[in-house]
Amino acid sequence: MGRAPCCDKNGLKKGPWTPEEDQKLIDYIQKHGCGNWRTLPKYAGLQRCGKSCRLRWTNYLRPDIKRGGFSFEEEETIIQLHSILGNKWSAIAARLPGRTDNEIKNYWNTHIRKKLLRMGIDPVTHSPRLDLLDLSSILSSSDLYNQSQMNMSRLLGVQSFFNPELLRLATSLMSPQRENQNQNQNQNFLLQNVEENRLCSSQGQNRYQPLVQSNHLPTQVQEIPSCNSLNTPCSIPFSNEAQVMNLNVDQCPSNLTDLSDWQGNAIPSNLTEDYVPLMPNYNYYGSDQTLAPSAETSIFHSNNSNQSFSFASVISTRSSSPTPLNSSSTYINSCSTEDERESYCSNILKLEIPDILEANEFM
DNA sequence: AAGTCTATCAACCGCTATTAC
DNA sequence: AGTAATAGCGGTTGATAGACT
Repeated sequence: MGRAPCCDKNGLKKGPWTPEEDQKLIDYIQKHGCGNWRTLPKYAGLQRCGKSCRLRWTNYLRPDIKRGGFSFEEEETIIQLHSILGNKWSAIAARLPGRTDNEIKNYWNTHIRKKLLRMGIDPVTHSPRLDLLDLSSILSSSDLYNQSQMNMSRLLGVQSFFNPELLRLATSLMSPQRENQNQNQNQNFLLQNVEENRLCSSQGQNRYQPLVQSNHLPTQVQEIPSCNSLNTPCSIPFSNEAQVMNLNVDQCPSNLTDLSDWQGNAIPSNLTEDYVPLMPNYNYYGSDQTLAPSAETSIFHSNNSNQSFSFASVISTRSSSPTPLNSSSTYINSCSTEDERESYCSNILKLEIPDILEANEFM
């Protein structure tokens, strides 16, 4: 025999809370605390179920709730954490004092998600959207080809934002001079990444589908293990040069302000063998300060080989540091409104897609 | 001014893990 | 140990306000 039922659902009020109900709930919790949600409505004189009371309190009435718009730092923190945690809103909220999981979830769905889509970033994988890039079949069969190639080159100009390997592959796929063998291999590689993306997404956990950060196209596609947990991020086919390695953070290039050498010229040879390129830390805002994948953040595993992932290292980044989030932002403070922010972002990300492609259809 | 569309967000629903009995 | 309630979580809905035609 278990517990008695929490409440009689008949006759309980639903819908928006009135100020009187709010006051009753606040008064009761201030006096007695919120120990037992089951009995709370009865003693507080509310015709609500305990679950509704709990939700109202935790999402709205709690005194430490921070109201108002999200700061840039909060937004960036949400994006970073989401890229690691996926839709674990409560875990994300735990890193944002005063914000509730519901609020963050709503903000993600109504603002950030759309913004990332406009920027050509898949909000689920945080990678460039493959559906935008996989235009080769359309373009190569038309006289738009030359124009598209030019635009792909421009896309490649923003490779600090977008995964350079993916863009390179996309361009490669569009090249009429490519050798058949390379073509097949590249397509295999790309298709497997697409498939892996689907696989990860379909598992309901936002598992990263990182792409090899190397100038070398994969010459050998290795078997792809399934991705089944947060701690075992989707593996990917690696080139011979970019084997799975464990990157000791101390061994990272000291100067991360210019990653072109490090990122573009394969991985330093002095790295140990556990490196998994979890995800590039794309700089969504284009700030110089975050241009490079941070050695402190998510692309690196802990040096401790027993840990497949170090959350401590992730959440200790500057932008997600416990310092007050309402402190003045160092990123794009000059943009005070969301429109300004988006304008700023779109200036950074001038993706030129031929008008005839009706890019809106992909958005 | 009226009707329609769109964005927002509080609240609910359904599920799972945990806990009390 | 088994059962059922509770707490908490993520997904979804629907009321509302504001923008647009």
